[in-house]
Amino acid sequence: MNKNSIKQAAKMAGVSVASVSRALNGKPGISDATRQRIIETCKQLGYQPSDAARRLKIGKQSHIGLCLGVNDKQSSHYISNFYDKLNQKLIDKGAILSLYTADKIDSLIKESGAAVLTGIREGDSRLNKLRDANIPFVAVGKTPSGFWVCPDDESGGRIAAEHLLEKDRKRCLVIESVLDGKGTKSRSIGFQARLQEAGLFSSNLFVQHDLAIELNAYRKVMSALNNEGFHFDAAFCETDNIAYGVLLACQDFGLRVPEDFSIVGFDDLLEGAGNITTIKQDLDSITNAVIELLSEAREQKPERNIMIPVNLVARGTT
Amino acid sequence: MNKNSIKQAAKMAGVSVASVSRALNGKPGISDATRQRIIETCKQLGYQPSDAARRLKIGKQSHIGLCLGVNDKQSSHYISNFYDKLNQKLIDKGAILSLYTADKIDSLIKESGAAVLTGIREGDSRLNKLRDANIPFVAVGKTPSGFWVCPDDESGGRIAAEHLLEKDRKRCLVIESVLDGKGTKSRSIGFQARLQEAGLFSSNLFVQHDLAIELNAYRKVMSALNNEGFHFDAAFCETDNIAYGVLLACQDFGLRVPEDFSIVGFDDLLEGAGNITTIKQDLDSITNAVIELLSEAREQKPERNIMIPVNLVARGTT
DNA sequence: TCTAGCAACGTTAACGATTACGTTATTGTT
DNA sequence: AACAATAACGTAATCGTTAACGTTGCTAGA
Repeated sequence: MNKNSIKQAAKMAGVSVASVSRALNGKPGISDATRQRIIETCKQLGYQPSDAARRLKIGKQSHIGLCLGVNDKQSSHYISNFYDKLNQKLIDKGAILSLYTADKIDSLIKESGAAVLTGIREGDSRLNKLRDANIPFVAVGKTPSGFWVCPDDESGGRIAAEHLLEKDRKRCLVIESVLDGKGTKSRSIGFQARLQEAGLFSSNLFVQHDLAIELNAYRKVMSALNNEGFHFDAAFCETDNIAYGVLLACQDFGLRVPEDFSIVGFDDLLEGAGNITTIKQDLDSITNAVIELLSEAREQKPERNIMIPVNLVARGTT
Repeated sequence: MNKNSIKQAAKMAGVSVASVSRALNGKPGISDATRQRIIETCKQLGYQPSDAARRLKIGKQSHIGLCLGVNDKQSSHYISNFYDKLNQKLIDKGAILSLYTADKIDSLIKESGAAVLTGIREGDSRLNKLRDANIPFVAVGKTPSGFWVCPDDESGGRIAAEHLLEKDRKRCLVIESVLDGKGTKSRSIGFQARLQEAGLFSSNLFVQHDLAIELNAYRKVMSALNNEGFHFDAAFCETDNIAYGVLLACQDFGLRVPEDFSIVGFDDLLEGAGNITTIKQDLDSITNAVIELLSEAREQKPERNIMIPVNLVARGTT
């Protein structure tokens, strides 16, 4: 018998294991006096219940692994917000979320009963590994088969374009981040498709997505502004982080936003910073959908996928 | 009996539960033929073993919660690297790490058997909550009592100063991030203490640590450079992120680094970016120390703490 | 006074895996 | 042919909880 089992605690307090359980979990059926006494002896003993045993008994599924794509950084706002939201909702359901980078997929498989993937790429080896290991999972982003949920990036791009057209903008800069997944790329695709329909054309600017994408965007735009030939009146940015850098560059340069120049971002997760017009990805809907599909995947239900609509949040930069 | 129990799988395959366990875990004592057959039926059934039960039987401690301080963002390089390292080492030990923000401390207490805290502040309510709940924990950063490990920030600052003195720098800029914990503050304190001993004085610059600290640092330094009175020949930055912004500002301004201007960062976790001289915090040592103290805390051993030495990594910016 | 009702406990059967220990059947050795 | 050795399985105890179900003693109402 383990030193730190409930039995030890019970023996020490001179009660039964059931009473210890009742006392510790705040359940009825025990007097306040003994409850206090039990809690006290447990502290003294340094006893801490085994959550493995508890989980086993309770019957709750426990570990869910969140596996990031190779280009997803835990340090991105998007990922950390996503993790947070998902974690909170899973905790409420009695599960626990753990984070793994793409190269740790084998650890995830050993440790988890289900998985959520981000940053799917073509021929992503993680998919087959999970299938071989028979672990149910849902992907965030489109996959050829299996369960997935995906924000409607392309529509988001079109919505942004529509908005800028309404504002009568004629010459748009599209600022893309390289090294990102396909998801953000299709934002630009949607944007430019809509522009083209309107007979307008646009120009692309690429910023490196290593560390400090905001800074990269700032410098890129600043140097463009300093260029003689600058003649744009709006920018569509693939993420809010980029938009933030662009906004500051404009301000520092002396361009009036939104009078002279409009900026639209994407994601809506830079709270309170810059008051930027953006296309909102509702993380609540996304995480809810993920959780819903996750349980369907567990129950071997037929494969399904959910497209999450996005919407415009007009603010101070347009 | 749960639909997805090992019993079901055993019945389906026409073998005993022991055989299923052997087959799935690659243990000897079973023929290759039946092993394959069992694995096949398990897949078909969609059976996945309960890790709670496994953990209970194996006797491994399971959940450890990493609780970030109110000012720690998961999105910081430091935190994400720290999480990653710690997670990997704990996985090797059969434990699982989960992430919680400071306000989710109650969830952590419910779910975890032990905790690691970052971003401790004076009168941090998390400490008492954990003590009340009788959950062993170790803090990263000094606390009045209990187990803690802390990088020697102040010495790091002194080392940086020493290094710049050797390079014959006379007028140093100290770039601090506001809203950060005490830890980084003591870096500057150490740095300036050493400068003062050498009879030199320094000037402080403060950058907001919201989103995009690199960009903030860049703009702050750029505007300082554009100022007539700029007469500094070195900068000590509280983090590498700041140093990165400073470096780019210098480069964009046309200042030669390190000929005209030296830059020292802190942390050493911006791999490959900028080739910046820095004070290295050895995350390996830190995480090892955390894990060591964690098990001591579990075993109710006497409280102890570990100071982690830091060291200079001279690179291209000095 | 008797007993129904309830509070305050104790007993014990699960939860789903692992593994030590039996039990067979098969092979090889003499 | 007899027997030991081994491979291939099954049986059942066990991990530390929880909770359904007993048991006890006491109070209150008739």
